[in-house]
Amino acid sequence: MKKRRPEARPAEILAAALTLFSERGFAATRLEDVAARAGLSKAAIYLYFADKSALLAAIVEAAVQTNIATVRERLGPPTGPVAPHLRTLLATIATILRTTAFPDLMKLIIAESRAQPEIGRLYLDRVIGSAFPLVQSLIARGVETGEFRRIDPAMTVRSLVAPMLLAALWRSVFEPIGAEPLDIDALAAHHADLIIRGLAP
Amino acid sequence: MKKRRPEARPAEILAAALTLFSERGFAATRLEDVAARAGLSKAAIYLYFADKSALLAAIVEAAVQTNIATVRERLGPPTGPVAPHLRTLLATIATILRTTAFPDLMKLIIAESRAQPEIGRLYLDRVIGSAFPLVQSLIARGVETGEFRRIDPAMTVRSLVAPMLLAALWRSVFEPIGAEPLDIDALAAHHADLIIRGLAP
DNA sequence: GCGTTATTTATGACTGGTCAGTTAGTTTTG
DNA sequence: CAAAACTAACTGACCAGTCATAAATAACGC
Repeated sequence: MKKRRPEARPAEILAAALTLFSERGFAATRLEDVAARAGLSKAAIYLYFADKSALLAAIVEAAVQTNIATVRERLGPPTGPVAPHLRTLLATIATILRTTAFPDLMKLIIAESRAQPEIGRLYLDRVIGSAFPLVQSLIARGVETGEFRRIDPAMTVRSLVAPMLLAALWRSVFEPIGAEPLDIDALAAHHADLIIRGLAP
Repeated sequence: MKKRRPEARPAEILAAALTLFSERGFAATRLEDVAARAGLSKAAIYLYFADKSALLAAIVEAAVQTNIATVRERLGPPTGPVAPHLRTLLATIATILRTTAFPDLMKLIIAESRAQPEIGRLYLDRVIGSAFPLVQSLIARGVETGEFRRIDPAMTVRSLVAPMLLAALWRSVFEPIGAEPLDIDALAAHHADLIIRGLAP
């Protein structure tokens, strides 16, 4: 029954921590509860992680890595017209926001970035520093080929992805306190449409 | 020299609290430090506010009220073509985000909405519940007069304002940990342009 | 004006509860 | 039996909120 699987411990602890941090916030979550949920004692956590912050850092690290990989994979090689790529990008992000705990994680990052600057910097490096340039170069190619008018690609990236940030926070901040749900897929499709038309020469 | 001004106390305490909450987060701020910054003892705060949460609620209440008034005033009566109104809206929000502590406040609301649901609900009621419909009806009028194509006004509000949310969080979350500054006014202008072209029939 | 009392504004010291992180010792596994 | 995995119990620091008491100001009587 009770299989020992010590090498699975870190992942189990991380899963328990993500759930509780999301539900109650980082500061308000007791390590003892994380341990209980993972089927361990609090002291055991310290065999695998240096301290409470390391737990959060590991969660963010894992989630960011996984989801950037998903987006990269779904986007595929950047060939042909740019517009369909932009639609796919938003649709993929929308799916992630709808089906994973990523919105809660974003809320955590926003809330804790001052107290735990490494967490914020990790997101800054991986998401902003790696994904933004990728999209930016896509848009720049659209400008070069004449598919789009001559706009600033850097600003356009922000115009393009911002509603997905709004959607994430809607889900993690406002829905839990009683706001009516937002149709994230519809917003993604609507916004992609709007932007692509706005970019036409 | 030392003028007594007991009726100014609440405002002084609020100002001190906003500064410290913004800098270090709500949970991590000691009421004793708020008191010291306001030139009082901790116990004195309890003469004016019921508890720590009431402090946060009062800050949010005041900031939301002031800034919604600013936007309403700068927008003026909704007459003539809609497009200029949308440009003014984004430009006004951009100015607020650039010149006030509102971005820090938004970060606080996001961080504390689970622990202090009243705070989140206040923002939901006042900003989402009051400002969103206002903009939505503006866009709806544009659709009716034929100035815009037939899109969903509710979704378009979100497409329109989302980059201002991104800008606020850029300022309050990422700039403090070393991200390069974002030109919020430029983003507002760029985005207004993009959306208005995207809305053209 | 001027002393006396009432009221408002303020504080220092304390309490009770919380919880991250540690340690000394126990159980499990190979 | 040795090493690895684990835990109960403890410690030390922190801090929101309270309370008994003091200072400042206002109110009043004369």
